[in-house]
Amino acid sequence: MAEITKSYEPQEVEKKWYAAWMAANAFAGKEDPAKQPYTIMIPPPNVTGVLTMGHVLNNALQDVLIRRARLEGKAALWVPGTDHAGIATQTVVERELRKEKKTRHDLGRDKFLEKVWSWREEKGGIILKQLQALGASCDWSRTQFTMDPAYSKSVLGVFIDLYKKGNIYRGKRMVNWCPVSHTALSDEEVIMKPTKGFMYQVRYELVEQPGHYIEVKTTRPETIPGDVAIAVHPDDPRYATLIGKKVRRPLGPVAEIPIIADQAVDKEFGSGALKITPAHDKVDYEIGQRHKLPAIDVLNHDGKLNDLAGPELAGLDRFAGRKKAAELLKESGALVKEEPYENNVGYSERADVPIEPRLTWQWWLKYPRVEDAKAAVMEGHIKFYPERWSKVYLHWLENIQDWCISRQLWWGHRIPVWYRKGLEKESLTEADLRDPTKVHVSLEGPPDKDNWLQEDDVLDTWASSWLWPFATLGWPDEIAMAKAGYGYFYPTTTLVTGPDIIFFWVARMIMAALEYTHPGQPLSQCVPFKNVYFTGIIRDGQGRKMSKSLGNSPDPLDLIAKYGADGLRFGIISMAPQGQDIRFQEDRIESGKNFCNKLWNACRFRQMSGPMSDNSSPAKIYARLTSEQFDADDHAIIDRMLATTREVDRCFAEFEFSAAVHALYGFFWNDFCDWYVEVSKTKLQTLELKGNCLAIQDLVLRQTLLLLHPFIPFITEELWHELGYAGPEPVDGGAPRAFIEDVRLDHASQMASTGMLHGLTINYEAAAEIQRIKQTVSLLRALKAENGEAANKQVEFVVEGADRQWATVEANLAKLKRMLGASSITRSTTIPGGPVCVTAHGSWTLIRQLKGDPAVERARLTKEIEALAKHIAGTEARLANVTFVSKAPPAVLEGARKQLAELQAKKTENERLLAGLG
RNA sequence: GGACGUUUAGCUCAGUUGGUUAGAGCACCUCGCUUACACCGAGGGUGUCGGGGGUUCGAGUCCCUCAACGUCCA
Repeated sequence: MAEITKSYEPQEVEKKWYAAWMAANAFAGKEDPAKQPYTIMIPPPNVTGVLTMGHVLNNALQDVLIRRARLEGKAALWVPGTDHAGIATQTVVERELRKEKKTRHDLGRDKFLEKVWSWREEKGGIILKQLQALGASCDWSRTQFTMDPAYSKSVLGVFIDLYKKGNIYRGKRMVNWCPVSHTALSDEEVIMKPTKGFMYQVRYELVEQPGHYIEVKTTRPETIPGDVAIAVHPDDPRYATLIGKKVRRPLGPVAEIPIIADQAVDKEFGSGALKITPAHDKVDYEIGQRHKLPAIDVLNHDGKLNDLAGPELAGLDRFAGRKKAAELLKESGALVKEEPYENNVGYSERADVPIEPRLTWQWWLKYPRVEDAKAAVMEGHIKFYPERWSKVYLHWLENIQDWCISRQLWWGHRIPVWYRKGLEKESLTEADLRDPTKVHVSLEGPPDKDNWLQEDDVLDTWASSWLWPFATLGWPDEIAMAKAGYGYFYPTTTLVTGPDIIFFWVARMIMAALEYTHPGQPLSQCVPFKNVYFTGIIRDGQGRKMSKSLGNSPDPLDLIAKYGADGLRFGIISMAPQGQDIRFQEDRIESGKNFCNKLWNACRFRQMSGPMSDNSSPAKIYARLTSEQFDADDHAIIDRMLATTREVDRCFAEFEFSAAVHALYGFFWNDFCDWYVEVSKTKLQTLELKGNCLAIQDLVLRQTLLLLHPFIPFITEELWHELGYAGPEPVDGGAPRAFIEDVRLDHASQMASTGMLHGLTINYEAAAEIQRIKQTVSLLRALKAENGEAANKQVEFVVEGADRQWATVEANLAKLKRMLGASSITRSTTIPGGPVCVTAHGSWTLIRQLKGDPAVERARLTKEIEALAKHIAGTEARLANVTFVSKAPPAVLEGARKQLAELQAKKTENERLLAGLG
């Protein structure tokens, strides 16, 4: 076997293994009755999207879960795919068209859709390829797209079913209108933002009392031509006599409008009088309905004012119109005051412009299974991590509103409704909608299509992705379901997503699943997933959200090129504790890369230390252990290995990925590399100890690679083969016979019992002794450094201590010499003079050519004694406290007493040394 | 206005049910290329645990309150 390179070079390794995994079909989710299923459905990224840091975190974690599941012997399935992302994708393609000075209307619906599809063909795969570079082990043969024929069929089928059940209806209601995308939006797609503008105080002259006015405040004077009334509170004494009278509209076509009384008016706001513009405000619309007032729509769908606004305003954009309206009011003297004002304005999530409340015909969905959806989470059939998000989820369900599912777009699932030609769509009644001679609803459409017109609107994208967990498994086609393993893989195990789409996606998937999967079964069988892990949101170093416009989002592919996919994965996971937003720091990614390099070199050291023996199975490695040769370090490292395994088990059970990574980092770097490998170096020089020592390294490295593999799959796969854990490799250099995921990762308890089976019992006394030896080494290294001796300078130590202490030193002499950089360690009955330090293993003097200054020594010892005295005083005080002694648990009490004794002994020894200095 | 989260070393953050002298990574300083790794090793911390109050033998941890910042919902 060729010696591996001095530093880890990820590029070739990553390319090689991803190709090998794909060639071996290693990611295929295969039904296996002997195994437990573990299923994840990817949150489908936008088909035209590119990989962001958010995707990296999210998908790295899914890959961690899936790879760990494979190692645990489960039948893992990770289904990938993309979302057609209606508005986002249509906007991108329209932007391209605009470069040719064209709009989608120039092309027409069919031609435009062709264009989007070809755009999708061209750019659609990019993000999935990028996920592969990250190492994502999805079953790519199952890649889905929300507009695939089969998927579309299930989306439209659900529409038809819910229509038939009466959950879907058509209605003219106030919606959030995006004047840029020219479509309605759901409430969830509207972002409230504080926005600076002006508050205009406008007076309306009373018709019956010329020269007298009523004043109102508004931020939107351009809508005054749409005013149909002035409303006041019925109990407001200021206006009691005016109710029923009329005012003149101060802008737009001349009109007299009534003063009405309505409970909804806030007496405290402004003058207590409210202008009522039913076409442009939700509250006004409701008041208008109550008073049977007309709605005058002065805006077009693109946000420009129309003829109803009057000749001065018609044709102006709403913002220009606002300015103009203010000027006109000022000229006519109707504007009383204009002052800067900040209020919350709803913005379109996609186009980032203020939305317009607009009265339009739309399709609405009354959500099914709302109560069951609450119960599923409250009763624990679905668990949220962190748990607190369940409160947000439940609160939303408590206040749930009907969902506007129609969009005035072309890219999406066109609503499967046909209207008989000649009918006026806008005047259809509820009864007409249920009359099959007037309105046809089906997948195939009416047989005589020429006599019908299909609905122009498409469905909200989320009204397709809410079926994702089961439509991706072939639902509702029974043959496809059987082929996909629906019965086996569903319900899925874990969903990994961001809390920002709890309403958009998570809650809706739950309701859809409860309505459509495993009807008649208990809730636990119908839920779409059992666990939901919410990642944090990745922010930049200053805590800002990462966004294209700020340019503060690093390109993950650059990071992969620089640090390797494993380094990126390790780094990002290490900085992402459960439930917290993440401040991105590139140095953590670098640290991930460094860790990979450390792992690489530790394995390289193993390779250089001696010939590789048979590592092909744990039994083979255990057979090479000679337990009679075990020293304290051997016991300690195996103890730590089991403890780390146990900790990682716990982290997976509780979805604490960054904690798992930290545990592995600390164990491998500190316990194994900094200590065990270093002490190994003396043993490896002794022929009879070498075999056992290398076998222990092989055992520990094997377990480390297994535990790390889900996080850093490429390098661990490479090293797994390099160190022979995969068994004999093909001689012709062909495809490997086995992968790391073909073996079984035992849990800590299973590992411990396997060890016992092979005659391995951990001596915990010995393992604890190593902790004390480490402390001693630490103290003496510091003594050297303080006295200006370089770490690698070989120095002499003289030890004065009890027989028991010296026995320990003698038993560990070789390793102590190596770890301390000591040319000799000898026992003495006196303190020879010079820098000296009290340890658990006696008082150690550093022998130097030039003796240290006694004054410096005295100062050092005095300081040490003072620190000890302070600590002793504190402990004594606690032990002297009667209530502490009577109430504290015995273990705590005993610990305090033991500690006090040790501190006192140490202090006494230091005092003796001080006295010896004279 | 309501809900949730955060506030611990210069920076970014851990700190599991209350229990020794509160930790890590990075940055910084000193020394060192010692037969894996300089992407490394050894050593180096003086922190009002946001402020105030309370419960307790004992509080970074539990309770109350205030403040700042952030997010979501109205």
